[in-house]
Amino acid sequence: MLRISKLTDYGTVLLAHLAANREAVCSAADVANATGIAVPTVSKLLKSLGRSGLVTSTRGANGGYELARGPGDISAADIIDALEGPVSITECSAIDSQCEHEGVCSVGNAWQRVNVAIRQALDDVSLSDLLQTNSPTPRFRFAGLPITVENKTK
Amino acid sequence: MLRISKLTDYGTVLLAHLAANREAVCSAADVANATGIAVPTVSKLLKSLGRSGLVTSTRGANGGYELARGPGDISAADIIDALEGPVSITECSAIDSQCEHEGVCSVGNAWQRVNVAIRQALDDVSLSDLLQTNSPTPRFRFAGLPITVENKTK
DNA sequence: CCTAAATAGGACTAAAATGGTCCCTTATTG
DNA sequence: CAATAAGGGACCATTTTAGTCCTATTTAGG
Repeated sequence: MLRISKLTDYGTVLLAHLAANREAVCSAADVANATGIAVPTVSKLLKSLGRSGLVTSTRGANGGYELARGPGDISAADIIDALEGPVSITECSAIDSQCEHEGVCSVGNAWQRVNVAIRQALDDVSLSDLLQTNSPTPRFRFAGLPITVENKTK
Repeated sequence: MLRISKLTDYGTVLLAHLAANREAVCSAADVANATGIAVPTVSKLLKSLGRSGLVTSTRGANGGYELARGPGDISAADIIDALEGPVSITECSAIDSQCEHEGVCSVGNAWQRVNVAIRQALDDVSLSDLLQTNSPTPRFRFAGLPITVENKTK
């Protein structure tokens, strides 16, 4: 619930690998090998990250990917923006949408406040933060964004 | 991206209606009529909200739904919890999951910090907050939780 | 120059989540 | 006992998500 997608999750892992190997240029195959994620998936993700400017790429033999800027300058918000895009915004909050329930809807834009707060939380966590807290809790290995881990039966 | 589902959105509208009519017991049909949302959908949502304890119900003729507690005591987090449940948490962050990438994953649990921050943001907004800010920006009628309205081409 | 190694871009498919409807049961009122 | 409502699911259509694959382009190096 209110979670990031699996691909975004993977994306973070890829970026983490690049961050840990800033000296070298890593090919998609390298990264796939190091992270255990399938090559086509890694490739697809790195392409997206490239388009969004989080990584730079060099084509041709010996080519590969590098972090475009320091891990401290890449926020969780950047990653989510890059991989999930502004695709499916609820109709009503999109700029030109005319909501069919207009006349009767009594919920205003206080959600916007929530948005800002969440946005800030995401801006405040950088890729370096994500790297530092490595192995304290062995079970929680992979990134995930459950709003709450468990609090309801179903 | 990082949005709440349409149904959760609707749920908020339903709760808003109940909050605005606390004197009366509202049937699902009433609420549907007032909000413009289809009856079966309203019914389904109110049932869920009932199971989660956000509304109380009375069966039989003249029955219906009421807010279980004051609008100030129902937070955005409550609503999301009620309607989206803890269903699809990323494997790695679920309690018993053993992540297949364990050995190589270098992303720790810093996401947890993000979670807490988001959680707080959601706890801080109550249903009454959602009600108060009614019609300042006529376009943004319906609730929605876009993390950012627009910031990327695709 | 020619070949191999890489990325770029996008088409395509399978699986899962979401949104929405409907039906049958149970409870309550008058 | 008839009408009104909620309770609990089953069910289906559509959309999203995850993942694979194919073809084109770019570059290094012998």
